[in-house]
Amino acid sequence: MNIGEIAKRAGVSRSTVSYALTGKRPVSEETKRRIQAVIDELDYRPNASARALKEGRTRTIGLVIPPAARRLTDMQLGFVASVVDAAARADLDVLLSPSGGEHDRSFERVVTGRRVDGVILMEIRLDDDRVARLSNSGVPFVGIGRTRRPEEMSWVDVDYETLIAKCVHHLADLGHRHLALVNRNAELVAAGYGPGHRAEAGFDRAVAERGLRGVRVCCADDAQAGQSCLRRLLAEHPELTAIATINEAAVAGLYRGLAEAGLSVPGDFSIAGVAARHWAESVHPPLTAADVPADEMGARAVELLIQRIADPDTPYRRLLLAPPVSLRGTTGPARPRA
Amino acid sequence: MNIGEIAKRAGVSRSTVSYALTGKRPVSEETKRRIQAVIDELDYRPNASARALKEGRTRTIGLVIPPAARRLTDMQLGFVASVVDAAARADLDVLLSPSGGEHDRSFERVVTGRRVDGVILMEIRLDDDRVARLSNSGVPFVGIGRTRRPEEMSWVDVDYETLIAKCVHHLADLGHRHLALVNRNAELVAAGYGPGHRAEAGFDRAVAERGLRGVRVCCADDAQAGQSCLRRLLAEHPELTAIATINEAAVAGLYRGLAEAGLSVPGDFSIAGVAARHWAESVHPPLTAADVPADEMGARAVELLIQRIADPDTPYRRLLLAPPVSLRGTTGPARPRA
DNA sequence: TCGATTCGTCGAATCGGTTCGACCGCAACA
DNA sequence: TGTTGCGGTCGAACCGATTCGACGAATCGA
Repeated sequence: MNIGEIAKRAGVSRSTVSYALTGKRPVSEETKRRIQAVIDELDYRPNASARALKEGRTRTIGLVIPPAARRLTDMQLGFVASVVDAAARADLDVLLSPSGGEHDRSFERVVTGRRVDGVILMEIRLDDDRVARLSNSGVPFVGIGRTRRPEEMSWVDVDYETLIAKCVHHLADLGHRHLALVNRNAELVAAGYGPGHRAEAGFDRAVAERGLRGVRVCCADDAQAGQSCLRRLLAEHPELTAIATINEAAVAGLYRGLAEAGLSVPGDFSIAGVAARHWAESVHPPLTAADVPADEMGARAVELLIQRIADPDTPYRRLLLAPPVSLRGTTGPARPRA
Repeated sequence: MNIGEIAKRAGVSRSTVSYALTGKRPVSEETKRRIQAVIDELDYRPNASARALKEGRTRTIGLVIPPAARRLTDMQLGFVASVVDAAARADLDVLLSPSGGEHDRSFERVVTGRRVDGVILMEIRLDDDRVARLSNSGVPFVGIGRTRRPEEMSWVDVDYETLIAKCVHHLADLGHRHLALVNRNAELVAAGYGPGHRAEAGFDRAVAERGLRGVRVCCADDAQAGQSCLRRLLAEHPELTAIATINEAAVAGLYRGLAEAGLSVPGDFSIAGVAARHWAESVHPPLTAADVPADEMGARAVELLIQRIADPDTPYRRLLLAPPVSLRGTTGPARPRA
């Protein structure tokens, strides 16, 4: 059942059916009624590929997520959910591409061949081939995250550098002198994952400004790794009294490790982090953290993308978020250990 | 840059370019070389819409997930990840549709208009309009979950009824006489969510068989709800000594509530559940649970779907999983309370 | 040496929509 | 009364691929 069949049964031409459907030219009420009757009877829906071919757009956006093997963090899940949601509200479909490197077939498929009108790119590295690939293939795109050259694209990002610095200052204000930064997993950071590097920069800067002693470690993104990471930290740095972290997934393990060591939070030890707001609230104990509005960020990214699709020549737009640190009780005055 | 442009520059006809690309007819080495050179130079990729239009298939599958507003459970995240992963391996793209009811625009868009070659449907209710919608629109589909009439479609599902019964028997073997079932959120169950109802059935059956006292409650899918749910249970049923649950997201709250009440696990109170394997292992303490291989299930669903797409007339295939209960230390001998 | 195959290529039809130009009839207007 | 404009409709071109039938040249077997 194609448009020709509908036209035949309604006794009109194919173009008239098309105009009746799109409303791009006037069609008499009577004719519309007849056409609609046939459409309802046959449960006709225009073929999306044919329409996309002629119109030159697919009403679909691509969402490039981390490879499926890696578990999404809660924050990333928030991004995905809000992107999907915002896209649905704008009557756009979302095509998923789980991809890390550039030579990923899925990425190539989605980006090339006009499969999508635009792309949202997650988990961007400081130097990310995919950005160049998108740039010179001319596909409109928006990053959730940014590269080393943030002026060359549109993006929405969290200001990890500032936020981790804020956490450090907050802890310093409470009297902590020996802090650790618990980063995301080592491979990711080694690959040039932006938030990882920016968090380190912010940590180093704040530690230097306040004349503190700071140690930085990477930690796999799960609770067990968090627990063993904490064990190691306590063993190797007995003077530590606080942790700043961007690794949501490890926090439960950090808590566990502290409990195991007989240290109470925040009595004996403090933790502050950067995390998705609703997650920081729901974990136990609720984490003192810079609350990233993950749910809004995806929607913002979709907005920016829609704009770029509509007019690819507008200047790039950027949105750098640095939400305040919400005190939830995992940080307190320093109490020397050992 | 379309196939005509390539043909012109390579000095051949459009059909020859097509044959060179698809290999469906022989093309001389020399010609192939020339064509490839032009393609590389212009970075040409065939237009996916045009190909889809002509071929009658899109090389894309639809994945219908719960509405974005609702947070995915860990198990569901496992389904999604493995579907996406398996699809990528089969060179299929995944189009996401966050939808609950039938009259969802996103669902309609994805299902109709030949946007996808097939659909994987998640979070199926016992009576689910979407199944009928898919059936009589002729789109091949596979459920992760099943309706009241499981013989009318292909699916992969977890045998919640049997598994919860196993949990109850396990607890009964340990001497527990008063048990509670902690179900998923009430709206979902009220809407006819299959696992919720099947878990109740299995619970009732096993409780009856063993002559136990059982109480069933629904609980929102988050830790806080789990905690308050547990408070209520302890208050209203002081004789309770064990819980069986299918609500992963509430478990952390159950743990918290027990700790709050001064009850140790498994010394004073036992918990057993049905949960994604890797989650049950990573939570603390690791949960004694029937280990659902979420990561495999998505891949299986994709396999079944690919088969149905290739040959829509094959008989339906079903896969009902009832993994054994792994003992991880949250269940122990009953010790009477109060 | 002739007919049958096979190889390599081309032109044209096709998939199912959208859109442009043209046309007819009728009302409004000068 | 002739002109203009607009509502409503049609036919044809077009988007960019795939695929079928045909055809010339080379190869092969009889």
